[in-house]
Amino acid sequence: MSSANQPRKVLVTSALPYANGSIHLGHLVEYIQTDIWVRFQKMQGHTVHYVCADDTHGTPIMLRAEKEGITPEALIANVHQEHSADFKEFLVEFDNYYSTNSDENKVLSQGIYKALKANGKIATKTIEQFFDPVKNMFLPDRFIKGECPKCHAKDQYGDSCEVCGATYNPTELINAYSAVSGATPVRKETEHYFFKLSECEQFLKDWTRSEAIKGKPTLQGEAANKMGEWFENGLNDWDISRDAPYFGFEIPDAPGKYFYVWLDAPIGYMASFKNLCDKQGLNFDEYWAKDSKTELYHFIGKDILYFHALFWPATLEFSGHRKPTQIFAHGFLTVNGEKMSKSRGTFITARSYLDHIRNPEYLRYYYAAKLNSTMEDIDLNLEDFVARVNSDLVGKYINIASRTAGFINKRFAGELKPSQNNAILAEIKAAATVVAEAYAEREYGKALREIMRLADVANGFVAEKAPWVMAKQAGQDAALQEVCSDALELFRLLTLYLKPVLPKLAAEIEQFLNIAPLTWVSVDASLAENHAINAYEHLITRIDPKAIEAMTEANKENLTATPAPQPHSEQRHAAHQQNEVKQPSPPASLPESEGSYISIEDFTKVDLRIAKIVNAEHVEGAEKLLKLTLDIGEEKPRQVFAGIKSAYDPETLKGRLTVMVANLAPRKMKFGMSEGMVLAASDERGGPYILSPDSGAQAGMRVK
RNA sequence: GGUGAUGUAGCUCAGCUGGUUAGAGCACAGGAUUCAUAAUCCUGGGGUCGAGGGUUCAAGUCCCUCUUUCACCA
Repeated sequence: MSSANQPRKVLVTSALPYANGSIHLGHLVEYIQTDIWVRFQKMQGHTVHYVCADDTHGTPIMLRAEKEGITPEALIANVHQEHSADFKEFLVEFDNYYSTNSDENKVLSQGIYKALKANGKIATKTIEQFFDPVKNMFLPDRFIKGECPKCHAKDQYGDSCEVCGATYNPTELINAYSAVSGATPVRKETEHYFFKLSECEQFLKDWTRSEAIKGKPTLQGEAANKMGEWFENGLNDWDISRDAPYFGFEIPDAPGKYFYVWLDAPIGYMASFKNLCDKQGLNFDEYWAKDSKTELYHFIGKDILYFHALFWPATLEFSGHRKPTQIFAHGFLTVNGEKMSKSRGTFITARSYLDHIRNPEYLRYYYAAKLNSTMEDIDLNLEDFVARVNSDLVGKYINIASRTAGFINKRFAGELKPSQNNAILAEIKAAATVVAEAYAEREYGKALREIMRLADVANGFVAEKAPWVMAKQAGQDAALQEVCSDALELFRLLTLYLKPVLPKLAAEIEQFLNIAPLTWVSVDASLAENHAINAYEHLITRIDPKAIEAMTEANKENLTATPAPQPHSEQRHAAHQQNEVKQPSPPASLPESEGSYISIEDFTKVDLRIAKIVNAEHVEGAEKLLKLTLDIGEEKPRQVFAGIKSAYDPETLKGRLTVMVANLAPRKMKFGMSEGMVLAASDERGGPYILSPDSGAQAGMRVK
């Protein structure tokens, strides 16, 4: 992987962010990861096109626009502007940033659909779905709420219960209602279009285990394992249509039927590139035809692997297109070791970061230092972030120029006189291969560790030569000039290595060193004798930890003013799932209308008792449950399974008093009968926390 | 519940196909230095590598069980 290789033609994508929210630090992991890779490949001299777009279709966009009283087109135009500005400031340099709501995408989506149909891969099936008779629309699962059929928790979504974790069909909900209008949904038959994924199974089995390039698997090992999981149950056909009203593209020859957003979203990669081709006179087919010799890489979050490693290659294969060369999935971002959270102030938007920290390259550097080629989550530890940036970038790297440039400028009018033979220089030059390989393999952490090790070597070199001593001795001018020139040459190389990560700083340093933009072949060049540099101006400053504090403080939201984010919605990446958007109604808020109150009679129906935990033990084979034996003053203690294993060690529970629902209908569970329920508090901030009565309470006392 | 990952010094992370007394950066302690917007250099303390079994001459590295954290479930 060196500059000597044949120039390649490469098309790279990042997942499409949904046009229904701001870019946040979680999104940026992916865009920064991709951008670094693209910049590196471009520095290698390859032809690289990096395209992306806003993902604009689907029910959530339609409903949000309606709520804001604007057209969906106006909504997505606003968001497009905001997203573009954010990416630009974070130095994410797309060659084209487009929209899935484009003519190109419409033509391509319909064309691909027709090709699939001609290939016999499209079928229709009549399915039954919930329908909102007031809004006159079919409801996606996430827009239906009701009582959980398993645990009877109220106001649960149509696909799963967040109280007991059960998954089910929306048709199983009790007293279902539409989250859009509040009306009672009716079941209604409708004809849907399906992509016959079941027929693609063998193709996908082969493809997911294939090698794109010799020795390089199409999917990461973990990803391929994950895919294997789906094959075990057999693939079902994929429902690709939605009924009007829907914001999207109409299906050809099927009035009132629209493509499901996930069909046209990945085609948006093609559409964005098509748009670029038209602007720059590139050959679209060279990149997308079945026999294309070019390379295609998709960077995605691990959550949307399913769409990119199954639906997408099948769609491409059976519509007569090339498949992706490789798919690179990355993990999620946690902040200070936990999921991003609005209440902790760690749900940080791109804009908020810029307002407080200002320098986007600090984040790029930190992410790069953490990134590797696996799907592991990466953690943004804010304290570590400050320490790392300050120490690595300011203390080690920039310091090399800062401590030597002064001598050159003041004593030698900026003119350099490098040595002929410097062992340190040779070592740092030789590292180019290792660093390049690490970048190419997306092992950025490895690359930066190596670069920082070299920065240490460079600082050691300066310390050993002690130019400040030479400066005070007569007759040492030549030696002084040589040492400082060499140090700046080391600095030039380090800058080159860091350029994919820190492009703006590198440009400023090119200006300072008075050299042409660095590319990978510049490794073999060097600062020539008598070359004059410009005056050194301090290029970067340390992060003030107070700025971090101010940022998290500013991001802490008043939880009563805004709905708390759903546990899983925060990190959802880039493209999205239909059910991602959970904003329509604030969950877990206090009842506001009279109708939501219950009477005292209702409450007294619940028999709450003080219970003594006489025994607690793990349940073999259960991940979440503990088996509790509870004394509530009855002859025989109750056996209750409680989902609190994650928070409690059974030993510490023995002997404690807590509160249980004594008259809950006994329920047969996989592990035995559960004769009641223990109360515990939890939400996205943590839990579960079981309740404890004040001292004096005795087992069996009624709670009322 | 199923599946895929994950758990190494206070913090953030390296440790390739098993092989010398387990590494780095930050933080901490001591020393040096003063060119550099308190940066740099040298030295040092600190880990039963999540727990328990097993395979092996040899395991952080392979196998099993349990446990932690994360993700996905069309």
